[in-house]
Amino acid sequence: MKKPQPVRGTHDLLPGDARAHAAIVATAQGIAGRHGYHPIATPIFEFTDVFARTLGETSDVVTKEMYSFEDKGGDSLTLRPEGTASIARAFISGGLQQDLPLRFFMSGPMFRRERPQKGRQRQFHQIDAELIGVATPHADIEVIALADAVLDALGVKQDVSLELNTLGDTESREAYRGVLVEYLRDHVSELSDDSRDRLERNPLRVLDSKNQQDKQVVEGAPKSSDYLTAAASDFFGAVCEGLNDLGIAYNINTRMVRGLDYYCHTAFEFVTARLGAQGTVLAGGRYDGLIELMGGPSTPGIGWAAGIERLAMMVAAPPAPPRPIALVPVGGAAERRAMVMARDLRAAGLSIDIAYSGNLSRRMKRANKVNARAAIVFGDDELERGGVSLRDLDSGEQIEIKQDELEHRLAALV
RNA sequence: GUGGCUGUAGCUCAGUUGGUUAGAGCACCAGAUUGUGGAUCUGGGGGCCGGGGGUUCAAGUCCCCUCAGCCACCCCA
Repeated sequence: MKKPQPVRGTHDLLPGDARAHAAIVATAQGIAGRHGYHPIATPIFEFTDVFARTLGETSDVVTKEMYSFEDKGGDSLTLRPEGTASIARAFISGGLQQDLPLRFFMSGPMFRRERPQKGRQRQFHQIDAELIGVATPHADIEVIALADAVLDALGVKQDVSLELNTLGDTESREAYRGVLVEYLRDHVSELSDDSRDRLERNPLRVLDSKNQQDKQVVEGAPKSSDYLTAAASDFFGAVCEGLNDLGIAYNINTRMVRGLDYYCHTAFEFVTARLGAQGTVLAGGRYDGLIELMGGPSTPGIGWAAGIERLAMMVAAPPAPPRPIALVPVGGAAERRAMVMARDLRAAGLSIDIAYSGNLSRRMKRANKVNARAAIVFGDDELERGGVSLRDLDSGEQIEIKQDELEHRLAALV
């Protein structure tokens, strides 16, 4: 029979990877908790509208990357491609507007049907933080500071840099978009095919094209910062000052734009050079219009998401599993006794490994293989005396102790 | 979706201009050691050479298709 394969772009988290992922989530959740961001979990699929209407009808995510299907009841459902729209929907569905401001932490799988590469799978995992209900720059500063703290706690801060930009308010965006499109149309013959397409669908995207020709055109393009309203400009200034106060370094990158329609004002990305073309490790921004767009009360929001697979590739070493204590019974009576002993020691908080087969030598080898801290060896001799042999597997020292001393002795070892 | 590179044991890889029964290291299993692990030695199990088709007396090797991974683009976390 042919070896079964996972679906393209998906992969199993085998124990080493699973541990690394869990550790990243646990670290992030701990930091988020200190900032007042507490867990929320939304369904993995939603009505297609939740994403189609909010991410932008022309965005790549909506037009070609969503896993959408018709439910047996006739509804169009979609596996979530990102978390923010789901959380906004949950906020509205749950009638949470009276509890503002709200801070949420979420983690879980997301789905986008892209061509797989390293750091880019069709099912991938994100951690996500959202702050809903704070309209002032405090929110932007807090959310970025949280991101910074999480990356620091994961030990990857020295490998990333923060790119910062403002998309302005609606008025600023409309004004800038107008002059940009006008400029680009004048230079359309110099643009790449991709950018001509972008010009129709999402003109701001031309700004961060990697094509050399496009870059030259962009050099001479009008700058978004010149078209900000006074209010939008002041808002961004306050965000920058707040980051300065916290000593968080950033580069203002006026060519950085967002792929999803609902963003406004502050946009930010933590990027790295260590992951090839998938340089974005954590990204987010403000989405003041999103909740109203979805039919909820006009409510500001800001948040970010980070790819766990990408973080995992940067985190130095996955944490080692705890070292167990190995039980090594000799003989049938001892084997039966081992099950009871294991339950009691586990109940006392110890990690216990038992090999169910093999002679003493084999079981000792297994103890070594699972990196046990110590082995408890016992057969008829010891049991008659009410004792066990306790062998320190690091030093090789072995002593016989009373069974009722075990818990105490082992606690001192691990 | 576009272009390119690569698929040989669980892992990392050899495999000559096409030529007997496809190899190594590590890992795994067992024995040397029937109450003592790591080291050593000995032996063993493991491969539709990614899959399918073609050329040939003969294909791991050449050609085509396909699947998957990787790299870049696109896009994005």
